[in-house]
Amino acid sequence: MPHCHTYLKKLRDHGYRITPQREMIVQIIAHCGRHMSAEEIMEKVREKTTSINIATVYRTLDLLVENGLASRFDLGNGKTAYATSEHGPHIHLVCRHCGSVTEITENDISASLDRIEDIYDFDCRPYHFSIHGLCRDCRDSMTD
Amino acid sequence: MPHCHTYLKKLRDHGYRITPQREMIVQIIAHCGRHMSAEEIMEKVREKTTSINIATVYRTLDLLVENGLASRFDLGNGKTAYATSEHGPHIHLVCRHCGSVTEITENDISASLDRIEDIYDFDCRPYHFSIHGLCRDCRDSMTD
DNA sequence: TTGCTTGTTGCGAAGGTTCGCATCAAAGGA
DNA sequence: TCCTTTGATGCGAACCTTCGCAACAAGCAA
Repeated sequence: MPHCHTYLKKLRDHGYRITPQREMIVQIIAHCGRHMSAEEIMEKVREKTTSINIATVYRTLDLLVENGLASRFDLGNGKTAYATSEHGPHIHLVCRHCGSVTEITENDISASLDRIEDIYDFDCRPYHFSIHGLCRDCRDSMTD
Repeated sequence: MPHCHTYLKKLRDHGYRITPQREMIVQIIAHCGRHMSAEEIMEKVREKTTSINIATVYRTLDLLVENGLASRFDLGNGKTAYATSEHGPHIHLVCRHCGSVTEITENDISASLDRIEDIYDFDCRPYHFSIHGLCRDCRDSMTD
């Protein structure tokens, strides 16, 4: 469920100004159920107005990430994607050899995150991160 | 302790050719006890020869990462750094608000990594990854 | 040692992201 | 409503990284 207003309210509460550009960007990434690149987001905004610039898109996305309203994904090969936090917390296992991505569930790592929150007083949630390593196929195919 | 020969041997064993450029790059990142940017590595190589190009540095670093001989770190603000695997496995807690970085130890997450290796047959080690979240100071200073 | 095959390099261009700065406009107060 | 303050935008330049391609050279076999 998209909550544009919640997002915008949070931004305002944090002292940021609500501009038409920010409204449109938030609307788009909140309604789109998947992750999107900055370029894609700009094109969507362009369908509504010409008054948008790629630098503004990046700046707004940074803002959302900084405030925990969106997450940034490094898709490898130099691409980055963004999604609202509603996309749900998860972890990607990325094979450093073939680039394959496996999504794992919260349960698999929940205990460790609890531990990190306790010991370091660091708020990990909601989280999105990648663990790089070797998938079974690549490990098997390497003589090492 | 640097093991240039071990690294080069591994590359050769994997079917890659050993060129002067690759030798020098491996030597530099193996002997330097910290992480370095591609630009820094190129400057170091330049002290020995002019026959080096930034694209080659990037390609060699990709190769090392792909084969588990080095790790890539996203330092935020668009910078990337590299270090050999000897730099040791670790995890960074990166505050998405102030950018502060806390390094945590293997113990804190070891159990979860074991679990991931068991269930998904995915080789996480040696590992370097970042968990983004909110440090205590930033959490306290946010009204939310 | 010589020649061949094919992976590697350097170069320039292109792609993606960030930055600096002048202009603009959101938000709040008078 | 109008004015003021100051954060946000658009633009162009700069920066970092990747890509395509022609020339080069590592490694192997003879």
